[in-house]
Amino acid sequence: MSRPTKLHPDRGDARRRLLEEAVDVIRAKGFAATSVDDLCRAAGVTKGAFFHHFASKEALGVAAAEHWAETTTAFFAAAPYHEPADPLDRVLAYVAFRKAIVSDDITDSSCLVGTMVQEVHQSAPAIRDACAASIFGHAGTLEADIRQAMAERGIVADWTAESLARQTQAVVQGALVLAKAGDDPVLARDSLDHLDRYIRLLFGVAAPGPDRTGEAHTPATVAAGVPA
Amino acid sequence: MSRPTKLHPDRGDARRRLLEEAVDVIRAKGFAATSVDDLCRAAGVTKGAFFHHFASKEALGVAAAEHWAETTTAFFAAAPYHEPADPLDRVLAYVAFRKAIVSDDITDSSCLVGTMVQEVHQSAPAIRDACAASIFGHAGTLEADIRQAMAERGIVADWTAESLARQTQAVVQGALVLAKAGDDPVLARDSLDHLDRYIRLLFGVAAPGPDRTGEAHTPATVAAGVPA
DNA sequence: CCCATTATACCGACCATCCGGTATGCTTGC
DNA sequence: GCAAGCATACCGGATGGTCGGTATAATGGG
Repeated sequence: MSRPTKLHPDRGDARRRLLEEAVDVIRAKGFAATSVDDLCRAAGVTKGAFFHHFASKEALGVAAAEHWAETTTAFFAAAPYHEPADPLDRVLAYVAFRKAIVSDDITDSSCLVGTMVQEVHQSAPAIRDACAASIFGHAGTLEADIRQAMAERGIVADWTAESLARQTQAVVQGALVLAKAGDDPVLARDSLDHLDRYIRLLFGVAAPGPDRTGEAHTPATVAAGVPA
Repeated sequence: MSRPTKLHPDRGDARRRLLEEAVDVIRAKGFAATSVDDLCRAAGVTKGAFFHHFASKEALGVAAAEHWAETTTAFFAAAPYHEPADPLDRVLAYVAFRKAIVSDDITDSSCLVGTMVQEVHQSAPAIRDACAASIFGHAGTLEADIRQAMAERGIVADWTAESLARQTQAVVQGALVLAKAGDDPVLARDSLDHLDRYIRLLFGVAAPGPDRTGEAHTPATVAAGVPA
C-alpha cells in the first residue's frame, strides 16, 4: 500500500517522509509516547525502512531535530519580516510574524524541539543538543538586527543582543506551554504582545495606535507609551 | 523490602510516597517515559499498591499535578517575597525569588506541570486540565499585587493584571525550556532578569544599580520612564 | 466485652499486548 | 552483479493493567 513504485519515482524518500511525519506525530504525542510503529504507519513505510535509515529511535529524534532546524531556517529566511529598512522594525516584525503564525490548533504551531527537549534533556543528551542547536541557532538569526538596532539608537544597556535574542525564544516557548495548558492560542498571542511591548520599551518606541491608521510606527515615535 | 511495617506505623502513606516520587521521576524522564514500575520502585511499593490508589497511570498523572499544585501553593505562600509593603516590590521580589530558586541542576528546579502539559496536552485532557489549574492558579496569586501596584501608581495600560501575571508564568516556563536545552541554569536566570526589567519598565521604576547607583541605566529607561 | 462483618491497604504472580530492535531476503538502478 | 532501498517475519523484554489473596483496623450488634 502506498508503495506503487514501479520505476524510479517515490523511491528513496522514505527517510524524508519519516522525518516529515515525525514532526507532526511527535508534536502531537510527545517523543516517548511516539512509537516507531506510529511513525512507520504515518509515513506509510515498514519497520525495515525505518531501521535502514535510522540506527535507533533516538537517532530518529536527533535527525528530526536537525530536519526541524533546516525547515524552520528556510521558512523564517523566506518570511517577510526581513523587509523593513530599520533593524528594530525587523525585530518587531519578527515578533508580529511569530504572533501571526500561531494557528487555532496549537499543536500545528508548536515547536518540535521545544517539546522534545523538555522530555529528553536528561535521558538523551544527543537529542537535547540537536534541539539546543535549533533553538539557539534560530535565536542567533535575530542577533544581528538587535545589535544593529542598539548601535543605531545608541543603546548602552546591561543586556546584550544575544541575551535579548534568547529572551524572544524563551517567551515563544513559554507562550506555547501556556497555550497548550489553557488549550487556547490566544494565550500565546498575549505573551507575544508582552514581548513586543518589552522590546519597544527597551528601545523607547511607542506602539502604533490600534485604531488610528496612517502614520506607521516611525522608528522614533515619541517616548514610551504607558500613560500615567 | 523497605516495608518493615509490622504494626500501624508507616502504613497508609504509599499514595503519598508515590506522588512525591512521581514529581522527581517525571520531571527527570517525562511522563510517558516513566513506567508504573519506575514509580513503584522509587516509592518502594508494589504494583498492587499503585493500582489500589490510582485507577490508571493517567489518574496518577492527574493526582501528581494536583499534588504539585498543593505543595507549590504552600511553598510560595510561605516564601519571603510577600514581605515588602509596596505591592510592586512584592511582584519584583517574586521574580527575584524565582530566580533565586533556580538550582544548578535544572531538573530540580523544573516545573512538573509545565513539563507534563507539553507531552499530554492533546492525548490526556484530564492531565492537561490539572496542569492548567496549577499554572493559572499560581498566576492568580500574583494578580492582586499587580492590580494593586497598577492602582497605586495610576497605571492605565493596554495590558491587564491578569495578562501580566500570566506573562510571568510564560517567561518562567520558557526560561526552563532554554535552560534544559542549553543545559545551563544561567539561561533561566537571564530570562528572569529580562522579566524583572520588563516589569520595571512597565511601572517606570529603575533597577537598583549593582555598581553605579542613582542614574537610570539605559537611555530607553529614561525615555520609557513614566513618572520617576 | 466479644465476636462477626466489612472496609482499607497492600502484596505479588500473572497476562495480553506493545515496543525497540534484528535477521534475512527481495527488487531495482547503475 | 552489487549496493541501496525496502519488505516481512520474528524476538525478548518491558509495559499497563488484572486478580486472588492477606493482614490490619474500624464497626456494630447481642
